[in-house]
Amino acid sequence: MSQNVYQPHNHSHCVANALSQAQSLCHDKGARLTKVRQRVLELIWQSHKPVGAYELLPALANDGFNSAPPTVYRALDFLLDLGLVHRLHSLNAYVGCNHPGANHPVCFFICEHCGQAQELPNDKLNALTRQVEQVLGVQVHHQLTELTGLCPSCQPASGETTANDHA
Amino acid sequence: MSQNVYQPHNHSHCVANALSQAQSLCHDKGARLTKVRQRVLELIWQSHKPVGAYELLPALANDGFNSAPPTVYRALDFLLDLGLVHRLHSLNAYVGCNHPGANHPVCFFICEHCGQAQELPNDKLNALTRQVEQVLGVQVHHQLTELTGLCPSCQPASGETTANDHA
DNA sequence: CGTAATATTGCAACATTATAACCTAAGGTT
DNA sequence: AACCTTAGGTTATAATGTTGCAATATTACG
Ligand SMILES: [Zn+2]
Ligand SMILES: [Zn+2]
Ligand SMILES: [Zn+2]
Ligand SMILES: [Zn+2]
Repeated sequence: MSQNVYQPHNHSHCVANALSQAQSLCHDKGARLTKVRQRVLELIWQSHKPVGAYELLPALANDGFNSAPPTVYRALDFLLDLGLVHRLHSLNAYVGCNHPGANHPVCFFICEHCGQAQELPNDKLNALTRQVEQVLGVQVHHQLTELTGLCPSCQPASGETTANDHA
Repeated sequence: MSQNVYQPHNHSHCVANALSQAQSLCHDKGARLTKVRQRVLELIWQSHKPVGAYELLPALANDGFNSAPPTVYRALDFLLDLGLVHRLHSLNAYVGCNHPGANHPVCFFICEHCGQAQELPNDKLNALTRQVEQVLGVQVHHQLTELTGLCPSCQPASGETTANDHA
């Protein structure tokens, strides 16, 4: 469940799993996973690198869909509402959620070299939120945590091997 | 030191303190706090509500400065580099830092009703970062944490008094 | 089925936020 | 003064996101 996108893995499983979860979630909530919406979700899941809204337009046009900004933004809003994707504010980009359904607090790590983003369930995050609520006497409704740095594969290696060569 | 912007306070102290710290910091680093830069800093510190770059332009024009986007963005870049202001990504807006100088990790709480933002030193934040580094084997270089919700004054009151009436 | 209500999409224009490029002005150094 | 470096003025443009309305598809209901 707690996968690590920086390690070699069968990414087609990620995609298949995401689509499957999206379909059942939409069915449960009576939401319609239309062709445009499903295609946008697929495009976002092509990698773990967050993708900008305008990057999706050419691909949609190529698939015969309309390719004006509102098309993709509406699809993104739909997917965001259902928690199927997240928006990374530090990048203005969108990435698939690997455990959709819950309106869960989100913590992302983003590699500043390869660009891949990993979502983490993090118990420290809830501790942080509770602390802020206590110290300030506030009610926290939403939260946004994005950490940036170098993933294992992109750190200057102690040895000389390139970490992904044998993948 | 650990002030709370949601409580009544003498805000002119905030402004005076910010300007004083900015001047000494610039002196120490050999940076020039020019008139435009200082004015932008003052404008940002007019309240604890983060301000958008384009909101600053009319005020600058009113003061006889040039008021084209590059002017304000250059000033903001300068202030950001020195750590005198922070950028809130969830708002695309800028707010003064109450303890500039260090390249410190930042945690903000933003009231979604009154818009005021409070910067918090938070020990849980470092714990979170260390945990992420350990779990993923990554190196964290930057971090971004923004919590949104209701501040004490903006929460639906149990009583009926408006919290700021007597301020 | 036929029709009305609702949800989705196509389309055009526009709004907001940020940057690039190029030149001039100001401040510091010798 | 001559020179160099930094800062600011100006114009244009890029990148990201929204609004409004008409057209179409889907669902709900008699
Ligand atoms: Zn994958
Ligand atoms: Zn990487
Ligand atoms: Zn204040
Ligand atoms: Zn408030």
